[in-house]
Amino acid sequence: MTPARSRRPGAPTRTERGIPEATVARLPVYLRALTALSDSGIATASSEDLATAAGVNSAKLRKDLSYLGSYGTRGVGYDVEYLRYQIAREIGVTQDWAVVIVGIGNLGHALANYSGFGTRGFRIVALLDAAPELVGERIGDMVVRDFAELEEIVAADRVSIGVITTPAGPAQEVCDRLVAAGVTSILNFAPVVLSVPAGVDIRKVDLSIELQILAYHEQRKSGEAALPEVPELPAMNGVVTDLPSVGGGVGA
Amino acid sequence: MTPARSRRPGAPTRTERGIPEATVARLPVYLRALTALSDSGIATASSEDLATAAGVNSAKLRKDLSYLGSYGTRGVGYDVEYLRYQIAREIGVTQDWAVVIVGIGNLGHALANYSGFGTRGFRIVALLDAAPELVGERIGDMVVRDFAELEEIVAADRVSIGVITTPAGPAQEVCDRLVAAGVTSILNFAPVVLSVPAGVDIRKVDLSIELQILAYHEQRKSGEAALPEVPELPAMNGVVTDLPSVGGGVGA
DNA sequence: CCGATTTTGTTCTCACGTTCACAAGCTCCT
DNA sequence: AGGAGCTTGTGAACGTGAGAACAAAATCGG
Repeated sequence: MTPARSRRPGAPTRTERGIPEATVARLPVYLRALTALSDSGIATASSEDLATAAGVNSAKLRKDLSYLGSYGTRGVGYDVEYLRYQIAREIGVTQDWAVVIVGIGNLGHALANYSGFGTRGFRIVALLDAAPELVGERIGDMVVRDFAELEEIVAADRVSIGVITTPAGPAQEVCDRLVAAGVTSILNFAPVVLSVPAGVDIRKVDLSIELQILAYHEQRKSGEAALPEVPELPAMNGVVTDLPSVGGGVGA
Repeated sequence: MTPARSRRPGAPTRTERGIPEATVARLPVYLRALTALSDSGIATASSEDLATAAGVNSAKLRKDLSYLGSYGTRGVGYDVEYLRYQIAREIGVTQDWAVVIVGIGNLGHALANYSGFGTRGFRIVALLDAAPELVGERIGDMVVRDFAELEEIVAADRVSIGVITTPAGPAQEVCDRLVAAGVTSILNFAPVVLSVPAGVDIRKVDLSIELQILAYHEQRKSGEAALPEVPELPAMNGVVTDLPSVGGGVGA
């Protein structure tokens, strides 16, 4: 066996300007840290300073930044404004991205009022819901529009990012409509696994899952003596029979 | 050079009952998929069925489940109810966890109304805010209480999980108060890096960061021509000879 | 009872991510 | 000018995760 490998074992596969996914996920954190430093009037920061502000260790931060290029100065550190611009450009937030939010329930309301969007390269161009009683409602300086207008809005405003804040039930259908209308990136808050065609990016935010991960670790902490080994095959009746389906709560 | 490695390279180091973090993060997804199957009246499911429902591949699912024990039957599959209980027990959601939410703005409102909590092993015992004009407000069947009552509530209800939905400014102070009061797991929605002592778990949910990650990939997509997508093409290393490296820069 | 069939549990290998450690490079001081 | 002192950028070791592949059980039909 052992087919001849033509590549060296530890090669990081950094083809051209391909930035590792783990690094991409941290760039926005660095961007925020840099903005905070800038607001404090700090003009230069070392990798140690930045790493502390971003909550990572300095070696990781330096390696992450090295994928973008050599923007620091040895013996000195990084120019805060310059690095901030370079990261913003790499992420793509130097331009504005049009966003639609679908599902104006509690969470949709909260996002519509979230001021962090407009100031960071994202512009909410429409709030959509299929419920007639919601259409027309004013939220901030926007008005809820009918979901049927989706295609028209996406085409007119060149929307490429959609946010789904509906309940689980209609989420897949909404997703399909978004994709068909031309949206190629989706942020999903509905507690359901969405399927999308290749070429469409999807990210999921799930409050319930986050809490469950915390619970797992919490259980570990409280009493190592917990987790009694369970017999092979008990009746398995009863116990958690009350969990209703995944539907629930967030949307209209 | 090249000192001989005396240890085997791929040793998984599965000591005791330590479940890999990546697996822990997927268990809640499996739990939800199992609940959905159960609600559909399906009593038995193969790893293939489950994997499809959970949006992962079957090999990964089987490996994940193998960390919990051998709960399947070869040639048959998994008993949905039994496996669901085992996962719920492993995560710790067969018991109830008391949760406090601090910061009753738009997002705090949304979470307070989120029905997904109560039905999944989590019980919101208090909504807290420091603003006098919010204290006393009714949300669902709860009333907003003063943040000053935190310590009393945590002690009385044995609260171990806290959710922070304040703005960035007061988040660290709120966090410190939570930890001092005895909370050992924190879910943070504020756009800031919180520091906590060892022994306290913290998870972060950040809408702005998720959007920025999408924007990065979106920027990549629009730079290339439409990919001639073929179902089986895992390679990402396409030729990307675009983007002039660093343009001008910010003459800071 | 035996073989065919199905599906799990596990092993093996490769890819990805993190951390260490240090040479390269910059500034400042003498 | 030249060395001392920092700090970046990166090569290499190490650890974790993913996926293919297969042997080990379990059922079913004859």
